[in-house]
Amino acid sequence: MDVAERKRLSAQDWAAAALDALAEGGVAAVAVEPIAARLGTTKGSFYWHFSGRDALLEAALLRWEETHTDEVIALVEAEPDMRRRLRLLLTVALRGDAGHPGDRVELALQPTAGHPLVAPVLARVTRRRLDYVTDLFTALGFSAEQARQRSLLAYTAYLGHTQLAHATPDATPRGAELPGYVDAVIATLTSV
Amino acid sequence: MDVAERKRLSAQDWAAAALDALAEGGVAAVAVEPIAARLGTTKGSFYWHFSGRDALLEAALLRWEETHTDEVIALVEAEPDMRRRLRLLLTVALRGDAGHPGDRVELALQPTAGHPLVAPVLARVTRRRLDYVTDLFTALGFSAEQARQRSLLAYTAYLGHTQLAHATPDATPRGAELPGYVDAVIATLTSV
DNA sequence: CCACGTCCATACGCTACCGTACGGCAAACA
DNA sequence: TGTTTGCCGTACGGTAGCGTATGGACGTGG
Repeated sequence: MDVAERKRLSAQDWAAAALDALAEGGVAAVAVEPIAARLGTTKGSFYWHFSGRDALLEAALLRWEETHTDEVIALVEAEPDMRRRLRLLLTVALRGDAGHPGDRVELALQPTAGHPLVAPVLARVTRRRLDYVTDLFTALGFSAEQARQRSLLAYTAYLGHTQLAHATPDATPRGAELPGYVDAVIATLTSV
Repeated sequence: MDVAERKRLSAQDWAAAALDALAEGGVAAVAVEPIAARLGTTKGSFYWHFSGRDALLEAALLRWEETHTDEVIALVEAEPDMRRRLRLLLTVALRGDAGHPGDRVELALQPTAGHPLVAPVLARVTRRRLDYVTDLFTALGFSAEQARQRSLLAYTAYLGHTQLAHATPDATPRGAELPGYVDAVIATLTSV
């Protein structure tokens, strides 16, 4: 891509490239030499900025945790009406992998969810998202248990939708079909 | 495990071991030498039964496709009442990773969903399951569009649930909580 | 202008895995 | 019992990635 770029690199550049690789090929793709090749540099640069491969993976994971969840929540918080906020959230969430490539990260982390570096990050992100959606259902007037159950259903549906959109895109509604599906999901999730 | 077993191996044995490895460590874990070590044999055996690593991966994938989807569908078909059949299906599906270790395979395939050997299998399995659940909702009296939307919601929720149960088990209802959650999900998914 | 610190390139050894070549053992068969 | 065939062990070369060592380029302050 940026072959013309011949300037020096920072640890941030490496972390960003690592996150890209993570999203595309999973934890195994966070490999020093291939990323170095893609950055147009060599391992010599990497081992100056990082202690080793694990440090790079950790940096990529933290970068993902900081950016993706907070970004979406902040975007949705701009909508004051709760019903419309839920609709906005689901629209963004179910838009599929087109929205942010970071959705793929979630999937890429699954096979190595038990990894000592991956597990805590995944747990924190999950807890944060799930709590947020639960609060949203509570604000819509549902009881604590109802809110918990429905938010769990909503969040698992989001996770599965991302998975499905990635694996077999034909099976998921896209483009013009999406608003209708979002409406149907909202109607089902908020039905008394 | 079966260190005492010193008999000869078949291609089936290799495929089964490969499927185990696939479920645990993803496509990358379908490696000849580690599996050989776990089987208490060597590569010499493997390259007699298979042409190469891709053939082993393919065999494992076909084994997964043949057994897992059909098994569950056959189990559920034994229940004649449609509502109870849905309940049985969801109970089996949401039971988490404890039920069949094959649930993990789904997740393990995600990072490499685009792999030429993985993609077609994944597409067939998805199509088959989704069609089955759609038929189920149709039999419950929903319109074609409603059945499609609700089955999609149900199936994505299943996928996400498996994902969640694997990544952060604390976030999903287990054991005594499960029946209540299944009831709530059914109530939501079948609400008019 | 020179010296020093920052950043990177190159070369090296190490490990894991793939695939091949080939020799050996053991059961089936004559 | 001898031989053939099916199955496996072992040894080898090749590749990819990790981590280290070391020298060089380049800017910056003295």
